[in-house]
Amino acid sequence: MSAAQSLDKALFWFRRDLRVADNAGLYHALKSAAGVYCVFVFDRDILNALPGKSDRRVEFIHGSVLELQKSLRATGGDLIVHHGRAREVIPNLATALRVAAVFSNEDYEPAAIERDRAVESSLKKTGIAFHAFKDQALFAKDEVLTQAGTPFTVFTPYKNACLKRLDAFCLQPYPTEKYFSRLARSGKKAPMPALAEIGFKATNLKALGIKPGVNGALEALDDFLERIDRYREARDFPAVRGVSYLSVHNRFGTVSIRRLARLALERRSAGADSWLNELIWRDFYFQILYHFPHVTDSAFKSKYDKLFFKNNRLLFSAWREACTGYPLIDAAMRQITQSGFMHNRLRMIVASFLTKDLLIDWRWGEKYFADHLNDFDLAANNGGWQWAASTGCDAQPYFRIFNPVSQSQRFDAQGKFIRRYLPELAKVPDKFIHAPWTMPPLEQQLAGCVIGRDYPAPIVDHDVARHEALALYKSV
DNA sequence: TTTTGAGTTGTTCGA
DNA sequence: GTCGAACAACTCAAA
Repeated sequence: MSAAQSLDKALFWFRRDLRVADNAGLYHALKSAAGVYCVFVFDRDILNALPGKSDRRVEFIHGSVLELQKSLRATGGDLIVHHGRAREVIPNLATALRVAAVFSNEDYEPAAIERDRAVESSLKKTGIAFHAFKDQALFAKDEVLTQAGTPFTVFTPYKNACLKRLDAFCLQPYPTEKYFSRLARSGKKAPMPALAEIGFKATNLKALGIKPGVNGALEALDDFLERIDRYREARDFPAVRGVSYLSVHNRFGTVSIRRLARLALERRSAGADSWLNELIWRDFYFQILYHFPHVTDSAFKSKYDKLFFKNNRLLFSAWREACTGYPLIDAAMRQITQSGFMHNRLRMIVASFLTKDLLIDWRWGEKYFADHLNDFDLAANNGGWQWAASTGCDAQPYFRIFNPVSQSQRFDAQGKFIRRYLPELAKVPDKFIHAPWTMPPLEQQLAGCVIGRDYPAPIVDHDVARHEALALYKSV
């Protein structure tokens, strides 16, 4: 787009970028048009595909959109909110408002790319342009390539190439506030639909202390900045507040990724560097999904599509329902079910357990996470699962199999996290908390936790399962 | 074109 | 109890 204002009216379409400040697409819209309408669509195509009618993510989005609308109104603008199919709503609205162009931010998921192409071609028929900008990633598409001009498929060289290019200049915020006077109101009074009107019920989101919107993000960020220098040491312990808890805000764009990277770069501490690394992992998987969209349903390394998983449905139910008999696994699975969050260390441990101990297809686990994680992001979730299953780009070697007991001893030594989610193990001595089936019968009675009655016996023997997994992976 | 060094997060075994 | 090697080669990315 030219820097000079050239359009009369434009429409900005919010998607996973639910903020006004430092929003790339909104900035470009404001800069190019005399008046900018804003819209958000509760997209039936997306909502109908969700697993249920009580979904923390919908409530999070709803709260964030409500706040977004308030802040746009405070500047003299407004937010039009629709409930319908975005691929119909957007072209219809753009025509009705007589805008010259629709602006938005890029989304790299295959389904989103397809939707945007459809919207763009509908708009084209009435002579309306469609523009999308990079906003959710630090670098995207072909910005960071190897010297041979190919996409990176190994993290470390990708990270090094990113770090060479990352600086305060490329992370400068887009100053949307300079152009707030160009925000326009459509004149039509269409009230924001309530959660129930879009077909969803309230969840326990509030009780969990998860606050949506830019204000929720700022609060989480302030809290994390007090802890960021200890991130490297604290991040692996699920019982400790060691991680940022910003993933859900990154998912829905209630905070700017450029701002986060800027803060991390300027901090110059080991903790901040280590966290920046995680932000680059997020970019890395966006980039993998964009260049290799086959990963959504196949192994990145095609030979691993030949893995013959056992896919025992009873074992899968036990994993989902937190009845594996391995306390750390079960506590982690209760955490995701009850809160929609799971600590990153635990995501790796339960993924390793599902694929390498239960010999269940990583796609089953990926789908369960997709249905339950508040911060679910296709690229990161798929990348994480393929990493754990050793089927991905830059995957862990297949013989690296997590031992659910030793991981528990290392990262939850006193069983603090375990006891938080498994009250039935409250009185089990620390010595047995990681493998309660090794408790002598008398101890079981004393702890009020009889194995097989109060807590399940392990559904698989890790040592046996490990050898089976090694044999299976070796066969391909 | 060939060579070289390296690759998120681990576990087990045996000396 | 501690420590190093094996696990398995393979492929990526840069020189």
